[in-house]
Amino acid sequence: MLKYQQTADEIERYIEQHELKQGDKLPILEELIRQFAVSKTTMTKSLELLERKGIIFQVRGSGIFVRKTNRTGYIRLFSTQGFKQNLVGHTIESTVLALEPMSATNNIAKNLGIEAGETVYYVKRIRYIDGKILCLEESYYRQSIVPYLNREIVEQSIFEYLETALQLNIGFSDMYMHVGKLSAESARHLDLTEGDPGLTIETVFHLTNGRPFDYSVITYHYEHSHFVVQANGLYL
Amino acid sequence: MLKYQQTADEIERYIEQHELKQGDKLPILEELIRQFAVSKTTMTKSLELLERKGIIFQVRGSGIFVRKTNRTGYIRLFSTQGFKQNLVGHTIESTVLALEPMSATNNIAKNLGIEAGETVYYVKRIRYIDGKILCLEESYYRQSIVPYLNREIVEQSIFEYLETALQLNIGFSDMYMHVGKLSAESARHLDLTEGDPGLTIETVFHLTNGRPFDYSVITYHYEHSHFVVQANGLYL
DNA sequence: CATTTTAATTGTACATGCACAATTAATCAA
DNA sequence: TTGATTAATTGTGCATGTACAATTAAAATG
Repeated sequence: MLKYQQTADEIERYIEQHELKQGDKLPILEELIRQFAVSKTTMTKSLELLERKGIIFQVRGSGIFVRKTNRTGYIRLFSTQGFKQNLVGHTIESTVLALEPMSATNNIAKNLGIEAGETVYYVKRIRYIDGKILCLEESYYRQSIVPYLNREIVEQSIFEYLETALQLNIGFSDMYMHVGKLSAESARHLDLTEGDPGLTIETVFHLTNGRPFDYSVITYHYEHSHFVVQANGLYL
Repeated sequence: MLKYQQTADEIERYIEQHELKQGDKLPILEELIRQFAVSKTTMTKSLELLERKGIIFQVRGSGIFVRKTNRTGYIRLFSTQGFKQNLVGHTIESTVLALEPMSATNNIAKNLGIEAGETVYYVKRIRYIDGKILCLEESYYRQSIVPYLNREIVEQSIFEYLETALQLNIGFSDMYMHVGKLSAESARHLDLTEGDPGLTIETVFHLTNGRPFDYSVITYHYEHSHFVVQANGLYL
């Protein structure tokens, strides 16, 4: 593990152990450098990481402060950490509705930047959070990159399998969001009524080398999904 | 303007001028350093910025590549740039429905981390994108931080006014999203029907020094709002 | 005592340098 | 020609150092 990640984790633990609240001040940069025995570069990178995670904010000339949201029960949409760390205290379960190889349609091919007809793994799941229906997910994995999937893997975390077992390095993703009315089929799976609201997020996942390997379409249950995003630069 | 931001802009222009496409390779780091005549640190920071903006991705041992989304007409939800740069080619207009000082309710106070009863500016607007209704916005600005607002300012970009005229430094924000059914009143403003889907985003904006100054509740028109997010670390 | 000015504090920008990891290209072996 | 090994390429991690900007606290001023 990299030193600056390690250090960031340690600082995070420091915040927990000292029970620091929103707005509380951390030791000054120099002191942190001494305390954690790293160089300025490393400490700066650690702090930058924590800032992107929404855990601290830095004010030049003033200090480094703890940042916390005052709401609980919200799912982090774009966390630097994954689904799991994200949802400590929550139980995620999945029911597999489909798992089979198929030939990529035009739409799938376009999103994955491949030729139509190439083989992809089709995975359809319902995901539950604390026993309640969270979302309906349909994913398409390029078989040339993800050669094998089985029911056991798909019932757990697919991405964990990809990272640990297949040693794939997941890089970045493009997400497209819109809100609409549920189709009869989606509504049935989500235990809702046709025409009810639904948030749909289409995501194209890429490896660190830029190759797209997964196109997924997720429709969230509007009553059970509340999201939080901690943004840093501007926004809308 | 900072050197690394300047350099990032120049590289962005370089990409445009050379008409580089998704996946195209940029000159190698050393070459970029020579070409733009900056140090390695600066160039690295510039590239990191561009990476966070979703404009490039870097692959160790391989090179630096252009990253582009293949969809148009989507609004960037969390861009490092603001609303304006974000929406080049689009026209944003606003109709002001309300603009008045008021006493903070419990909910507003809680979100802004202030005492109930403190004076806030209440702004209610409908915002249009290319002539179509985009969203209904209700914002509450702390008067102690934003002492003055008028109709002219509010019809344009409030944030631009805050940054340029008031010299406020906008830092980070916490956004809470959920999907629901429109109330009769919201539906009326959005020219939709009660019970139609709506994406609601509550945002608490902070200055760089960590002080919250604006709590806003925006409900988007589900037919006219499609969002794109370019994420980097993990996600869900 | 209120206000301005100055000084101390504290994080950020930028430069240089060394070591190293991941990828890719070149070489070699069979 | 294929597959393995080696070497070259290329970005990242980490350390050190100087200068500086924003904030805050202290001192000076009226």
